[in-house]
Amino acid sequence: MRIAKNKDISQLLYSCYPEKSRQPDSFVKEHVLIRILSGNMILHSISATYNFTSGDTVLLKRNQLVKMTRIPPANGKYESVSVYFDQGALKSFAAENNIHPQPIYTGSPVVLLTANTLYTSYASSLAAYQQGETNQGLTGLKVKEGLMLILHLDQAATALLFDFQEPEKTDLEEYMNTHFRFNTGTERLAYLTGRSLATFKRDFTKIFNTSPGKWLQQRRLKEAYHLIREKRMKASEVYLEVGFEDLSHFSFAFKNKFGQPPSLI
DNA sequence: GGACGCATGATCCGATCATT
DNA sequence: AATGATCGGATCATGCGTCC
Repeated sequence: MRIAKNKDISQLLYSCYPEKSRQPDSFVKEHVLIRILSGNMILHSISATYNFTSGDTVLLKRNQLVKMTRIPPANGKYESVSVYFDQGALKSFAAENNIHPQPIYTGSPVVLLTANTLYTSYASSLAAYQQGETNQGLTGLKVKEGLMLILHLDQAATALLFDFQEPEKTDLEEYMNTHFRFNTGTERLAYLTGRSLATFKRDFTKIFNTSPGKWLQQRRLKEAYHLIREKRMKASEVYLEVGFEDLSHFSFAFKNKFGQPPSLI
């Protein structure tokens, strides 16, 4: 059960998962600071897999695809608080504090912030918000406070936070081959590779000689076949891994392509 | 847990037109 | 010529239920 205690496009979010939860692939739309209060979070990003634990404070760069698994502690719940730094808030913060827009950020899109009691008390002040009413002014202040803290304790993150560039036209072949495991729509893929939907499709056909949807399914099934055949994984372990969301559909598609259900490979 | 079938809403495809 | 927007029909993914 996900509990979001904010209206509209919340900037602050309290999350609580009583059971192990493998979220369908999520798209990090805005930079987000996540503080884990209890439990563990396994995060698969394009560059690495992380296992964050209670007390970790993490900064995720926007415009990346990730897979998240939240694991509650024994006899407990997974809990975390998140602060979203949207572009508008960042731009006005930059203007107020005389921070110049940064060049294109090339560092890691996942940053573990330093362990510091200031983050700890900040996080507990956020957690308190799950109880009460939210208020636009207070929320705004909390967002600014978070930014101030990061600038104070993790200066290097400035380059990540204040890079306002939109995705550039990237190498489509490389991008697809590294991102096909993330289940996300073509429109988003187009955006992330710096293209309109129409140009994305055209470029795609030029490179892969097939349509995005067909290619993605074939590529995912191929990967699934590999994992099942070589690593002896089960269908239930594989389908989310390779970008399917539904086991029954995965089995169907698999059998359709290979003639045999996953269990018989 | 795993496989399969089915209904239905979501998404994709490819053609076409508009814009630069 | 390259790019972007839009559309209806086609296809697909998903969420169920059922069975083993």
